[in-house]
Order: sequence, then structure tokens, then C-alpha cells
Amino acid sequence: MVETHQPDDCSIQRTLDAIGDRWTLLILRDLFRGVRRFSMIQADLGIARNLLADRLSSLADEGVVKKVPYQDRPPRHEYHLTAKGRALSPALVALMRWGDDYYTDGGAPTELVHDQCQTRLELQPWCTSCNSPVDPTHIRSAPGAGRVLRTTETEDV
Amino acid sequence: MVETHQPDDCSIQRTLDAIGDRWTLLILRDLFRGVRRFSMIQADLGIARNLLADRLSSLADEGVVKKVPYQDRPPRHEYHLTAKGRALSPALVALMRWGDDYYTDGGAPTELVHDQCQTRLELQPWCTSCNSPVDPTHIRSAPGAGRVLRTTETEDV
DNA sequence: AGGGATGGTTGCAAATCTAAACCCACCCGC
DNA sequence: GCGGGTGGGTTTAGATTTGCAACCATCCCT
Repeated sequence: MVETHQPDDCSIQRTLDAIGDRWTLLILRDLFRGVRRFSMIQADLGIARNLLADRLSSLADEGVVKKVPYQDRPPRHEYHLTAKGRALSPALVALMRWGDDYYTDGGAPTELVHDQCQTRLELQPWCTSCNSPVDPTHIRSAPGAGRVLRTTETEDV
Repeated sequence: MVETHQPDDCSIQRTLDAIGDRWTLLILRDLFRGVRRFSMIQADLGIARNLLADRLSSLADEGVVKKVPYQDRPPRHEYHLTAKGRALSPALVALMRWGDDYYTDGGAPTELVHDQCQTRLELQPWCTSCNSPVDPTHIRSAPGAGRVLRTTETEDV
């Protein structure tokens, strides 16, 4: 495991320590899609079996997935997302949208749309207090001044 | 490089191929924070110099960052995010929020807030057509039926 | 001429990944 | 009551990637 210099101040760091592995996010994608069984995931991703076993048990240790038996003899189970795992949905949606925007060579891949008007969804920073979307220029960081995603910078040079 | 079985239908896959490396997302975080120079990033992350050089040039190849000279003799430059790179902001914010929610052991780490009211930001699915937020239960997938993040699934088992 | 800052490249040992073989419990058909 | 297939792994050996340290190059300063 990578020992990082500042494991303290950044949630992105901790998040990536937990799920930032190349395969892990793809495994989570499959779980979101409803692909839940070892051999299904393995076939879908083409991941080596030992790595899949390893990643799944790490995810279980993290409380992101849990084993759920679906039959007794022989004991068989599926991997389901926990609430914590399902909370990754916005992150995966955001990554997917980025890929949609920049890598759609040819046919558009899967899209997420608003079912009432079939419009493609964006992810918008939202202020629950003002109950309104927040423009990037009004995003600021709170406690650890300086150690923050400065999304407000506009210079593209 | 990992040769995947279905490079075709999933933007998450393509996105991760481009920026899904363990270090790459941390490098991007630093760039968002305004840490733009080779040795600054290197000192901040503790990444090996050869890997940093490699990852930065990959990011440049992908068009996510670009080299911007800040002096001529000796030629020195910084790495700046392009529009494509800045478009990753929602993804990084989402990952950060997840870490905030599940790994804040003790003091709250950096938060992103609305500068006008200091309220912590959420990421909300947003319909640009209705110009309103979209409830998860109204999220649907569009073309490749079945191959989708089913964010609406409620079964936690 | 010597020293320091910046931005790398090179070489080698250590960790990680892949592929393929193997294991085990069970079920099914015969 | 044996052969084959399925599901979910573990083991082992070989190829790749990483991490670390040392080295190189350019310029500036004194």
C-alpha cells in the first residue's frame, strides 16, 4: 500500500486509499449495474480471479460491499453495495459524464436522463441552505485554508 | 496497459483508462489546489519523480493538462489544467465528499462551501431542461439498456 | 569556479499484476 | 457412485510496474 505524506488533511486521499484502485472502481460500476456475482464480474471485466477476490474482500472490509447468501448448499453469495457503497453513485456518475463528454468517439454510450423530459443529467454543486445551484466562482474552502480544490480558478492560459 | 474486454460501451471505463491511476487523481487534486510545478507536486505527494514525469506527460497527451512556461532562461513551466481537466471538478468533489462522509475520524477535513452562506456543498443531479434538481427516483438510462449505473436501486438487502 | 534551484532520466530491487493450474463442495445425469 | 459441470475461490510462476536513489543538464548567483 502506498504510504502517503499527508494522509490527514484530504478526503480525496482517503477515498482513493479505500477505492482508488484501477479495478475497484470498475468493480463498483458492475455492482451498480447489478452484476453481483464473482464469476459474472470476472467475466465482465476480465480481471484476474485472485485480484477480484482480493478487491472484493477489501471492499467488504471497508464496508462498501457485503456478502449476501443466495443459496445454502452449496453456500453461494453475491456482493451487494451497502449504503456507503451506494453513496459513491455521484462520483461514478461524474466520472461517467466526463467520459461521455470527452471520449464519445462515435455512438453515444449510456446516458443518464431525467425521466420526465429525457434530458441528460448534469451534476451541479448545490447549496442546501440557499436551495439553489452554486456557480463555480462561489465555491470556497472552509477549514484547512489552502488545502483545497480550487475550482474557482479560471485561468486556462 | 490493461486490455479490457469491453472498452466500447462504458464511459467510466474510458475515463479510468485516461485518469484512473492511483497517482493521477491525486496529481489532479494538486493542480486544482494550485500546486502546479513539478517539484511542488512531488514534495506534496511524495510520488517518485519518474512516475510523476510519466503521469504528467500522459495527462498532457490526454489534453487534461498543458505545460505553460513561466520563465524563459532557464526554460521552466507549470502544469495547468485545460478545460477538459477542469471538467473533472465534479468527479473530484464527489470523491472528496464521500471521503468526508465516511472517513472523517475526528476533525473535519477541508470542506467546500458556498461563499455567500458558508453552507457545505452537495452535488445534485440537475436537469438543464427543467432547470431543476432531479430526484434519484427520476433518473433513468437512455440508450444501451441494461448497461448503466442503476442509481435508483433501493434494495440494500 | 562552486553551489543551488528546477526538471528531469536511468538503473536496479521490490511490490504488484496476469495467466493458468489446481482445489473443494455440491448438483446432475446415468 | 462415477464423470462432468458450476461457483467461488487459492496457489504458483512469470511479466510489469513501482519506488528509490543516483545522475545529468541548464541556468543563475557570487
